[in-house]
Amino acid sequence: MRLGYACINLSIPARSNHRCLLKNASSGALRRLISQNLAGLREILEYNAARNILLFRISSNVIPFASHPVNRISWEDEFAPQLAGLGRIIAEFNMVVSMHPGQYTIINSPHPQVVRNSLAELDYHRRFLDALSGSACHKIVVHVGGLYGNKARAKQRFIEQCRDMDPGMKRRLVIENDDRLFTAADVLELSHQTGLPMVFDHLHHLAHPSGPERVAEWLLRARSTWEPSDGDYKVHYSDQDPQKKKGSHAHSIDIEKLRCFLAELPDYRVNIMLEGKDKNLSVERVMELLAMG
DNA sequence: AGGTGTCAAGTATTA
DNA sequence: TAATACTTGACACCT
Repeated sequence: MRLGYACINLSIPARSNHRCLLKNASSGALRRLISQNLAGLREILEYNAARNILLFRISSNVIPFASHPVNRISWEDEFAPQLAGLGRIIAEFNMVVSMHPGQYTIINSPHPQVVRNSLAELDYHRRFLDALSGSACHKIVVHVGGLYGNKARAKQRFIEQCRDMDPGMKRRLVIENDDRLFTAADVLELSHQTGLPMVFDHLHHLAHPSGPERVAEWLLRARSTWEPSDGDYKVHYSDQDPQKKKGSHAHSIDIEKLRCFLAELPDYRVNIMLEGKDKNLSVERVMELLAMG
């Protein structure tokens, strides 16, 4: 079982998500940011390795404006040594990394330009992960997208986009249930129709449940969508923030609630992304309590 | 040095 | 029809 966190380490000053405003995005500024971000990412992965934290989500900002025409840097060539160095760390410790594009990446949009931009953004994520490792266990996690007043048609557009997708892209994609529009049942159905594995997000499922099935049943179904080449199945886990509205991530992870969740898992060959706001702090505390350190 | 408004992009919801 | 939340930190600019 791997436990991991998203994008930011709160224990060291290193960061891999430095960016700039579009108006300041000169080639020089972008090169400096990329260099700084790759160095920061290396420090974070080394920190993780030293603590046996083998799962990490890489910030989409690691290459700023990567899918925007303002960024004309051939970063795969210019930073090939740094990227290869990151890849060696990942391989040496058998780490799994992932990426999660932002809210503007919507491949089921009825607007062709939105889809084109989204595919360009996905292609950037694919190229970044490909630069680190050829293994298909490093995934890009996406949501289904928007509803546009007709869920059946929205799903159909998602399926069509996946059908037309390059196999090199498709092997990196996984779909996750969200907290408002597409439930675990929706995503499972789309997983069967597209061949994309499913990430089960526990908090989103509680915020927007589907059907009478127990969580254990959804976990079993989600696991069944992962092929051996995809690596261990992945779930997202966090607690509800009691102060805020439904679906908001709590500050940290409650160990007793987590133990209950773990008991629902069909098996422990699993990658669990802990999405608490205190990032690696909760991961380290939980690993200590579960005697995983 | 510290405080605050702003930031590439889309969609759904509300006012 | 227009504003705003989403989720959130980092930057840019101001004092």
